[in-house]
Amino acid sequence: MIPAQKSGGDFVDNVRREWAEVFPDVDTSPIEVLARIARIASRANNLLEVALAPVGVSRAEFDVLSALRRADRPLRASEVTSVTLMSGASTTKISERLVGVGLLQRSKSARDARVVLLELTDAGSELVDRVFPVRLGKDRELLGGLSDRELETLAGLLRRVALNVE
Amino acid sequence: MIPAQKSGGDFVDNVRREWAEVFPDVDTSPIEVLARIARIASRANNLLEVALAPVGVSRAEFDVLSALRRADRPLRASEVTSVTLMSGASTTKISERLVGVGLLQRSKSARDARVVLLELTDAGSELVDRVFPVRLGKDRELLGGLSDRELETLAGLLRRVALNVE
DNA sequence: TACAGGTATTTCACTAGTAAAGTAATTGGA
DNA sequence: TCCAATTACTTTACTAGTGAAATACCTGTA
Repeated sequence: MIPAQKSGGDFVDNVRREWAEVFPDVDTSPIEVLARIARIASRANNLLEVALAPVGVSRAEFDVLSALRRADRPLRASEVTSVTLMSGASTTKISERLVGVGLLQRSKSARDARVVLLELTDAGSELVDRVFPVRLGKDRELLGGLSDRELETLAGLLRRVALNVE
Repeated sequence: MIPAQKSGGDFVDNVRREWAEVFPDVDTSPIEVLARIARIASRANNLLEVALAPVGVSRAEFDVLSALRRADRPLRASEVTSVTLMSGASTTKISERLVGVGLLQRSKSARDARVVLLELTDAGSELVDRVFPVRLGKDRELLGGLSDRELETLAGLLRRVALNVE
């Protein structure tokens, strides 16, 4: 049986408490930040996947569509790869499916025949326009309870960590 | 609303700037937090996987070993499943491999023959004791540049978001 | 005691994602 | 002008992780 959770604490508080008993001399404070980030990211991904299921696209596919929508111009396959942080192989596979369901068009660049250009169809563009606000709404729910001031602080600190990892 | 930075910005600042041009009226500030969390989590996972490669265990396997080490007692397979946030199927598969490489022991509960108890071997315990501090060190690097005060603030805000998603 | 219904884990069949090899096109010297 | 090296993408072969079905066991009720 898992020891009862101390009230007001989250999963990570339990983890740290357990480590503190096993290794009293080790400072486990980085876990306080990074384990929570891992946990929140994983849960947010789940929720997004669930929200997208009825729309008929996966999270990864939606990422590709979003990248193209906000770029507002055709992107090279390699540009999509770099903004989505996926492998090139994934970009190929995903865009194949999106072409198949009519959300995406592929074409060869005229300048350089090695280059594949990806571009939303009208249906793809409309899908993002419809779903993006929904996604933002869900995101807002996850952040519920934090004031604007707190969100700004949080975003600023995360930016600095993000710059560290990039 | 959080202003996007012109210079010194991270990936997410670019994303928000692009969205602002396509949808000037939509408040995309939640992205500021959640996209960074996704990005940092993904990168931290990568780095951990790389750090663990020479040790011979995957990130998921190390999570299982860590859960057992800090619990400091045998855990049911289902307990491991719940603290690692993996599926039961994964717990089975991972513990099979860990038994194979001598880091883990499996046994049937005497009280309830349906229950499988997982317990570290001495080698498993030693592996965690050796690798855990290394992992913490890497985590600390990711958080480099933030003061103790800032880390505390960050952790506190993340705790509140974490409580929201659990 | 018998057994219906519940619980814990494993097995199975499948999907997502990847690294590395393969293909095709371009480029920068000699 | 060649053509070796490089670049952009695709294909292949593989792994990790999963949901759902299957298996084995337990428990409460009559």
